[in-house]
Amino acid sequence: MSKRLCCIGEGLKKGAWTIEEDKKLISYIHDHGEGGWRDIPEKAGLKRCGKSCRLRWTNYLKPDIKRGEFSYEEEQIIIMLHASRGNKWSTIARHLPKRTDNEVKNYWNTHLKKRLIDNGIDPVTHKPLDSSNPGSAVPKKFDCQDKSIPDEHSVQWSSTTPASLPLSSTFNSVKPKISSGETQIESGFLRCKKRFERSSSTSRLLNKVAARASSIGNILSTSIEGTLSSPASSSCLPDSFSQSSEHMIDNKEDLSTSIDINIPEYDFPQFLEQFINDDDEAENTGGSNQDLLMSDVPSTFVDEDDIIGDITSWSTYLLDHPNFMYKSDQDSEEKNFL
DNA sequence: AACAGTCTCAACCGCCTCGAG
DNA sequence: TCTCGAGGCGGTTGAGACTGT
Repeated sequence: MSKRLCCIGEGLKKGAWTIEEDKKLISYIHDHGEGGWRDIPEKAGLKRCGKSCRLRWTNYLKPDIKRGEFSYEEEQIIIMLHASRGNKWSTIARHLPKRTDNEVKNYWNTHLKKRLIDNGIDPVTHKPLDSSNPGSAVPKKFDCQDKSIPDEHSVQWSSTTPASLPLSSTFNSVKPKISSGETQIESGFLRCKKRFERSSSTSRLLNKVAARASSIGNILSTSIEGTLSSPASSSCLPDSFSQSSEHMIDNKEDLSTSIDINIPEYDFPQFLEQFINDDDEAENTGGSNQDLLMSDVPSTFVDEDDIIGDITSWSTYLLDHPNFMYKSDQDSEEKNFL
Protein backbone atom coordinates (compact mmCIF):
# COMPACT_ATOMS: atom_id res chain seq x y z
CA MET A 1 0.00 0.00 0.00
CA SER A 2 1.29 3.39 -0.90
CA LYS A 3 2.10 5.62 1.93
CA ARG A 4 -0.50 8.28 2.40
CA LEU A 5 0.62 11.55 3.73
CA CYS A 6 -1.55 12.43 6.63
CA CYS A 7 -1.56 15.53 8.69
CA ILE A 8 0.99 17.24 6.51
CA GLY A 9 0.16 20.76 5.64
CA GLU A 10 1.27 24.34 5.97
CA GLY A 11 0.96 25.69 9.45
CA LEU A 12 -0.46 22.59 11.03
CA LYS A 13 0.26 22.59 14.70
CA LYS A 14 1.62 19.61 16.58
CA GLY A 15 2.24 18.78 20.17
CA ALA A 16 0.21 19.39 23.26
CA TRP A 17 -3.22 20.85 22.88
CA THR A 18 -4.05 24.16 24.49
CA ILE A 19 -7.20 24.88 26.44
CA GLU A 20 -8.32 27.18 23.67
CA GLU A 21 -7.97 24.43 21.11
CA ASP A 22 -9.84 22.02 23.33
CA LYS A 23 -12.66 24.47 23.73
CA LYS A 24 -12.93 24.97 19.99
CA LEU A 25 -13.03 21.26 19.34
CA ILE A 26 -15.54 20.57 22.08
CA SER A 27 -17.72 23.39 20.94
CA TYR A 28 -17.69 22.22 17.35
CA ILE A 29 -18.45 18.60 18.19
CA HIS A 30 -21.14 19.69 20.61
CA ASP A 31 -22.83 21.58 17.81
CA HIS A 32 -22.20 19.27 14.89
CA GLY A 33 -21.44 15.87 16.35
CA GLU A 34 -18.58 13.52 15.63
CA GLY A 35 -17.45 12.41 12.22
CA GLY A 36 -16.06 14.08 9.16
CA TRP A 37 -12.82 14.56 10.94
CA ARG A 38 -10.97 15.83 7.92
CA ASP A 39 -13.18 18.86 7.72
CA ILE A 40 -13.37 19.55 11.42
CA PRO A 41 -10.12 21.52 11.80
CA GLU A 42 -11.07 24.05 9.19
CA LYS A 43 -14.66 24.35 10.35
CA ALA A 44 -13.68 24.53 13.98
CA GLY A 45 -10.90 26.99 13.34
CA LEU A 46 -8.12 24.67 14.39
CA LYS A 47 -4.70 24.39 12.87
CA ARG A 48 -4.61 20.65 13.43
CA CYS A 49 -5.11 17.70 11.17
CA GLY A 50 -8.35 15.80 11.40
CA LYS A 51 -6.69 12.77 12.77
CA SER A 52 -5.20 14.75 15.60
CA CYS A 53 -8.63 16.15 16.37
CA ARG A 54 -10.18 12.71 16.42
CA LEU A 55 -7.51 11.38 18.75
CA ARG A 56 -7.77 14.34 21.05
CA TRP A 57 -11.51 13.89 21.24
CA THR A 58 -11.64 10.12 21.64
CA ASN A 59 -8.73 9.84 24.04
CA TYR A 60 -9.16 12.89 26.14
CA LEU A 61 -12.06 15.26 25.58
CA LYS A 62 -14.96 12.88 25.19
CA PRO A 63 -17.27 13.46 28.17
CA ASP A 64 -17.74 9.84 29.14
CA ILE A 65 -14.09 9.04 29.64
CA LYS A 66 -13.04 7.92 33.05
CA ARG A 67 -9.60 9.04 34.04
CA GLY A 68 -7.39 8.26 36.94
CA GLU A 69 -6.28 5.15 38.72
CA PHE A 70 -7.39 1.81 37.41
CA SER A 71 -9.34 -0.27 39.86
CA TYR A 72 -8.20 -3.69 40.88
CA GLU A 73 -11.07 -5.23 38.97
CA GLU A 74 -10.09 -3.33 35.86
CA GLU A 75 -6.53 -4.51 36.20
CA GLN A 76 -7.62 -8.10 36.52
CA ILE A 77 -9.76 -7.82 33.44
CA ILE A 78 -6.95 -6.24 31.47
CA ILE A 79 -4.59 -9.00 32.47
CA MET A 80 -7.06 -11.73 31.71
CA LEU A 81 -7.94 -10.30 28.35
CA HIS A 82 -4.34 -9.60 27.50
CA ALA A 83 -3.56 -13.21 28.24
CA SER A 84 -6.20 -14.27 25.77
CA ARG A 85 -6.02 -11.51 23.17
CA GLY A 86 -2.57 -10.05 23.34
CA ASN A 87 -2.05 -6.39 22.51
CA LYS A 88 -5.58 -5.88 21.27
CA TRP A 89 -6.02 -2.70 23.22
CA SER A 90 -9.23 -1.59 21.60
CA THR A 91 -10.73 -5.00 22.26
CA ILE A 92 -9.63 -4.91 25.86
CA ALA A 93 -10.83 -1.36 26.27
CA ARG A 94 -14.28 -2.35 25.08
CA HIS A 95 -14.61 -4.44 28.20
CA LEU A 96 -13.79 -1.46 30.35
CA PRO A 97 -16.40 1.22 29.89
CA LYS A 98 -15.10 4.77 29.82
CA ARG A 99 -11.53 3.65 29.33
CA THR A 100 -9.78 4.29 26.05
CA ASP A 101 -7.56 1.89 24.22
CA ASN A 102 -4.73 4.37 24.55
CA GLU A 103 -5.16 4.56 28.28
CA VAL A 104 -5.30 0.80 28.63
CA LYS A 105 -2.23 0.48 26.47
CA ASN A 106 -0.33 3.05 28.47
CA TYR A 107 -1.35 1.48 31.73
CA TRP A 108 -0.23 -1.90 30.55
CA ASN A 109 3.11 -0.63 29.33
CA THR A 110 3.89 1.49 32.36
CA HIS A 111 2.41 -0.52 35.19
CA LEU A 112 1.12 -4.01 34.57
CA LYS A 113 3.83 -5.17 32.21
CA LYS A 114 6.52 -4.05 34.59
CA ARG A 115 4.93 -5.73 37.54
CA LEU A 116 4.57 -8.99 35.69
CA ILE A 117 8.23 -8.90 34.74
CA ASP A 118 9.25 -8.01 38.27
CA ASN A 119 7.38 -11.06 39.43
CA GLY A 120 9.01 -13.36 36.96
CA ILE A 121 6.21 -13.50 34.43
CA ASP A 122 6.60 -12.96 30.73
CA PRO A 123 4.09 -10.23 29.89
CA VAL A 124 3.78 -11.57 26.38
CA THR A 125 3.11 -15.21 27.09
CA HIS A 126 1.90 -14.78 30.65
CA LYS A 127 4.12 -17.65 31.60
CA PRO A 128 7.09 -17.71 33.92
CA LEU A 129 10.06 -16.04 32.28
CA ASP A 130 12.10 -19.20 32.62
CA SER A 131 9.62 -21.95 31.96
CA SER A 132 12.26 -24.62 32.27
CA ASN A 133 12.78 -23.64 35.85
CA PRO A 134 9.46 -22.94 37.47
CA GLY A 135 11.13 -21.99 40.69
CA SER A 136 12.64 -18.99 39.02
CA ALA A 137 9.22 -17.54 38.58
CA VAL A 138 8.96 -16.75 42.20
CA PRO A 139 8.90 -13.01 42.33
CA LYS A 140 12.46 -11.92 41.99
CA LYS A 141 11.75 -8.44 43.14
CA PHE A 142 9.39 -9.17 45.86
CA ASP A 143 10.22 -6.13 47.84
CA CYS A 144 7.01 -5.80 49.70
CA GLN A 145 7.51 -5.18 53.33
CA ASP A 146 5.17 -7.96 54.26
CA LYS A 147 7.63 -10.60 55.32
CA SER A 148 4.94 -12.74 56.79
CA ILE A 149 4.22 -14.54 53.60
CA PRO A 150 5.31 -18.09 54.16
CA ASP A 151 7.55 -19.76 51.63
CA GLU A 152 5.28 -22.71 51.26
CA HIS A 153 2.75 -20.44 49.68
CA SER A 154 4.89 -19.89 46.66
CA VAL A 155 3.16 -20.84 43.48
CA GLN A 156 4.30 -23.94 41.75
CA TRP A 157 4.38 -22.78 38.21
CA SER A 158 3.16 -24.88 35.44
CA SER A 159 5.05 -24.42 32.25
CA THR A 160 1.76 -24.16 30.44
CA THR A 161 -0.28 -22.03 32.74
CA PRO A 162 -1.06 -18.36 32.24
CA ALA A 163 0.97 -17.57 35.23
CA SER A 164 0.14 -13.95 35.76
CA LEU A 165 -3.29 -14.67 37.03
CA PRO A 166 -2.48 -17.23 39.66
CA LEU A 167 0.27 -15.02 40.92
CA SER A 168 -2.22 -12.33 41.57
CA SER A 169 -4.51 -14.62 43.38
CA THR A 170 -1.80 -16.06 45.49
CA PHE A 171 -0.58 -12.69 46.55
CA ASN A 172 -4.02 -11.59 47.34
CA SER A 173 -4.80 -14.57 49.35
CA VAL A 174 -2.13 -14.30 51.95
CA LYS A 175 -2.73 -10.83 53.17
CA PRO A 176 -4.56 -10.26 56.40
CA LYS A 177 -7.80 -8.42 56.24
CA ILE A 178 -7.64 -4.70 56.29
CA SER A 179 -9.09 -2.66 59.00
CA SER A 180 -12.58 -1.42 58.52
CA GLY A 181 -11.33 2.11 58.65
CA GLU A 182 -9.29 1.68 55.48
CA THR A 183 -10.44 4.04 52.81
CA GLN A 184 -8.85 4.76 49.49
CA ILE A 185 -6.52 2.00 48.50
CA GLU A 186 -4.07 2.46 45.74
CA SER A 187 -4.83 0.18 42.88
CA GLY A 188 -2.22 -2.00 41.35
CA PHE A 189 -1.98 -5.65 40.77
CA LEU A 190 0.89 -7.19 42.70
CA ARG A 191 1.60 -3.86 44.20
CA CYS A 192 2.96 -4.93 47.50
CA LYS A 193 1.03 -4.24 50.64
CA LYS A 194 -1.69 -2.06 49.36
CA ARG A 195 -2.54 -4.46 46.64
CA PHE A 196 -2.99 -7.30 49.07
CA GLU A 197 -5.33 -5.26 51.07
CA ARG A 198 -7.69 -4.62 48.25
CA SER A 199 -10.39 -7.13 47.93
CA SER A 200 -13.91 -7.42 46.70
CA SER A 201 -16.31 -10.03 45.66
CA THR A 202 -15.17 -9.41 42.14
CA SER A 203 -11.60 -9.84 43.15
CA ARG A 204 -12.42 -13.01 44.90
CA LEU A 205 -14.08 -14.33 41.86
CA LEU A 206 -11.31 -13.29 39.58
CA ASN A 207 -8.75 -14.63 41.94
CA LYS A 208 -10.50 -17.91 42.04
CA VAL A 209 -10.77 -17.95 38.30
CA ALA A 210 -7.06 -17.45 38.18
CA ALA A 211 -6.26 -19.87 40.90
CA ARG A 212 -8.31 -22.48 39.22
CA ALA A 213 -6.38 -22.26 36.03
CA SER A 214 -6.77 -25.94 35.53
CA SER A 215 -10.49 -25.64 35.56
CA ILE A 216 -10.36 -22.71 33.22
CA GLY A 217 -8.16 -24.63 30.89
CA ASN A 218 -10.50 -27.52 30.88
CA ILE A 219 -13.61 -25.47 30.56
CA LEU A 220 -12.25 -23.25 27.84
CA SER A 221 -10.91 -26.21 25.98
CA THR A 222 -14.34 -27.67 26.23
CA SER A 223 -15.74 -24.40 24.99
CA ILE A 224 -13.50 -24.53 21.98
CA GLU A 225 -14.85 -27.89 21.13
CA GLY A 226 -18.29 -26.39 21.24
CA THR A 227 -19.57 -28.71 23.87
CA LEU A 228 -20.09 -26.18 26.58
CA SER A 229 -23.59 -25.18 27.43
CA SER A 230 -24.41 -21.49 27.57
CA PRO A 231 -22.28 -19.98 30.28
CA ALA A 232 -24.82 -17.33 30.91
CA SER A 233 -27.33 -19.88 31.95
CA SER A 234 -25.30 -20.82 34.94
CA SER A 235 -23.34 -17.69 35.56
CA CYS A 236 -23.16 -16.74 39.17
CA LEU A 237 -20.89 -13.80 38.82
CA PRO A 238 -23.17 -10.93 37.97
CA ASP A 239 -24.81 -10.85 41.34
CA SER A 240 -21.55 -11.01 43.14
CA PHE A 241 -19.89 -8.72 40.70
CA SER A 242 -22.35 -5.97 41.25
CA GLN A 243 -22.12 -6.11 44.96
CA SER A 244 -20.22 -3.47 46.78
CA SER A 245 -16.59 -4.30 46.70
CA GLU A 246 -15.76 -4.62 50.31
CA HIS A 247 -15.99 -8.32 50.92
CA MET A 248 -12.92 -9.60 52.59
CA ILE A 249 -11.14 -12.66 51.55
CA ASP A 250 -11.10 -15.53 53.87
CA ASN A 251 -7.41 -16.17 53.82
CA LYS A 252 -7.45 -19.85 54.44
CA GLU A 253 -10.13 -20.47 51.93
CA ASP A 254 -8.42 -18.50 49.22
CA LEU A 255 -5.08 -19.94 49.96
CA SER A 256 -6.47 -23.39 49.60
CA THR A 257 -7.64 -22.52 46.13
CA SER A 258 -4.49 -20.76 45.07
CA ILE A 259 -1.80 -23.30 45.25
CA ASP A 260 -2.73 -26.13 43.02
CA ILE A 261 -2.21 -24.81 39.53
CA ASN A 262 -0.08 -27.42 37.95
CA ILE A 263 -1.68 -28.57 34.74
CA PRO A 264 0.97 -30.26 32.67
CA GLU A 265 -1.48 -31.23 29.96
CA TYR A 266 -2.74 -27.72 29.43
CA ASP A 267 -1.09 -25.89 26.56
CA PHE A 268 -2.14 -22.31 27.05
CA PRO A 269 -0.51 -20.77 23.97
CA GLN A 270 -2.08 -23.38 21.81
CA PHE A 271 -5.39 -22.79 23.45
CA LEU A 272 -5.13 -19.07 22.85
CA GLU A 273 -4.47 -19.52 19.21
CA GLN A 274 -7.54 -21.64 18.85
CA PHE A 275 -9.59 -19.45 21.05
CA ILE A 276 -8.74 -16.25 19.26
CA ASN A 277 -9.53 -17.76 15.91
CA ASP A 278 -12.76 -19.11 17.28
CA ASP A 279 -13.68 -15.87 18.90
CA ASP A 280 -12.87 -13.75 15.91
CA GLU A 281 -15.07 -15.95 13.81
CA ALA A 282 -17.85 -15.49 16.25
CA GLU A 283 -17.41 -11.75 16.12
CA ASN A 284 -17.38 -11.75 12.37
CA THR A 285 -20.59 -13.66 12.23
CA GLY A 286 -22.19 -11.00 14.34
CA GLY A 287 -22.31 -12.86 17.60
CA SER A 288 -23.13 -10.09 19.97
CA ASN A 289 -23.07 -6.57 18.75
CA GLN A 290 -24.32 -4.81 21.75
CA ASP A 291 -22.25 -4.08 24.74
CA LEU A 292 -23.06 -6.16 27.72
CA LEU A 293 -22.80 -5.03 31.23
CA MET A 294 -22.51 -7.30 34.17
CA SER A 295 -26.04 -6.45 35.07
CA ASP A 296 -27.15 -7.65 31.68
CA VAL A 297 -25.82 -11.10 32.14
CA PRO A 298 -28.55 -13.54 33.01
CA SER A 299 -27.86 -14.70 36.45
CA THR A 300 -28.73 -17.67 38.52
CA PHE A 301 -27.33 -16.85 41.86
CA VAL A 302 -25.28 -19.50 43.48
CA ASP A 303 -24.37 -19.66 47.08
CA GLU A 304 -21.07 -17.87 47.46
CA ASP A 305 -19.69 -20.75 49.47
CA ASP A 306 -20.09 -22.91 46.43
CA ILE A 307 -18.88 -20.34 43.99
CA ILE A 308 -15.83 -22.18 42.81
CA GLY A 309 -17.86 -24.82 41.18
CA ASP A 310 -19.43 -22.25 38.95
CA ILE A 311 -16.67 -19.73 38.46
CA THR A 312 -15.48 -21.40 35.36
CA SER A 313 -18.76 -20.52 33.78
CA TRP A 314 -18.04 -16.90 34.31
CA SER A 315 -14.54 -17.05 32.98
CA THR A 316 -15.91 -18.68 29.91
CA TYR A 317 -18.61 -16.10 29.70
CA LEU A 318 -16.15 -13.25 29.87
CA LEU A 319 -13.96 -14.71 27.19
CA ASP A 320 -16.90 -15.67 25.03
CA HIS A 321 -18.40 -12.21 25.07
CA PRO A 322 -16.07 -9.70 23.52
CA ASN A 323 -18.54 -6.95 24.21
CA PHE A 324 -18.91 -7.72 27.86
CA MET A 325 -18.08 -4.73 29.98
CA TYR A 326 -17.21 -4.51 33.58
CA LYS A 327 -19.40 -1.97 35.24
CA SER A 328 -17.56 -0.44 38.10
CA ASP A 329 -18.90 1.30 41.12
CA GLN A 330 -17.17 4.42 39.99
CA ASP A 331 -19.21 4.65 36.84
CA SER A 332 -21.80 6.66 38.58
CA GLU A 333 -19.29 9.21 39.67
CA GLU A 334 -19.63 12.50 37.99
CA LYS A 335 -16.75 13.52 35.86
CA ASN A 336 -15.16 16.86 36.30
CA PHE A 337 -14.99 17.92 32.76
CA LEU A 338 -12.85 20.89 32.01
C1' DA B 1 19.04 23.92 45.51
C1' DA B 2 20.67 21.72 41.56
C1' DC B 3 21.26 18.11 38.72
C1' DA B 4 20.58 13.52 36.68
C1' DG B 5 17.97 9.65 36.02
C1' DT B 6 13.42 7.64 35.70
C1' DC B 7 8.60 7.52 34.90
C1' DT B 8 4.20 8.75 32.87
C1' DC B 9 1.05 9.43 29.34
C1' DA B 10 -0.66 12.54 25.64
C1' DA B 11 0.24 12.73 21.10
C1' DC B 12 2.10 11.28 16.88
C1' DC B 13 3.26 7.92 13.14
C1' DG B 14 2.29 4.74 9.81
C1' DC B 15 -0.11 0.67 8.52
C1' DC B 16 -4.58 -1.68 8.18
C1' DT B 17 -9.59 -2.24 7.43
C1' DC B 18 -13.67 -1.36 5.33
C1' DG B 19 -17.24 0.98 2.96
C1' DA B 20 -18.53 3.98 -0.86
C1' DG B 21 -18.46 4.85 -5.55
C1' DT C 1 -13.54 -5.92 -9.08
C1' DC C 2 -10.85 -2.05 -8.20
C1' DT C 3 -9.59 2.38 -6.19
C1' DC C 4 -9.74 5.73 -2.82
C1' DG C 5 -10.13 7.84 1.52
C1' DA C 6 -11.88 8.06 6.34
C1' DG C 7 -11.42 6.08 10.41
C1' DG C 8 -9.29 2.59 13.46
C1' DC C 9 -5.48 0.50 15.53
C1' DG C 10 -1.01 -0.62 17.78
C1' DG C 11 3.72 0.94 18.35
C1' DT C 12 6.61 4.63 19.53
C1' DT C 13 8.15 9.13 21.04
C1' DG C 14 9.25 12.98 23.87
C1' DA C 15 7.95 16.74 27.11
C1' DG C 16 7.00 17.36 31.60
C1' DA C 17 6.63 15.49 36.21
C1' DC C 18 8.67 13.02 39.65
C1' DT C 19 12.41 10.98 42.50
C1' DG C 20 16.89 10.24 44.26
C1' DT C 21 21.41 11.96 45.30
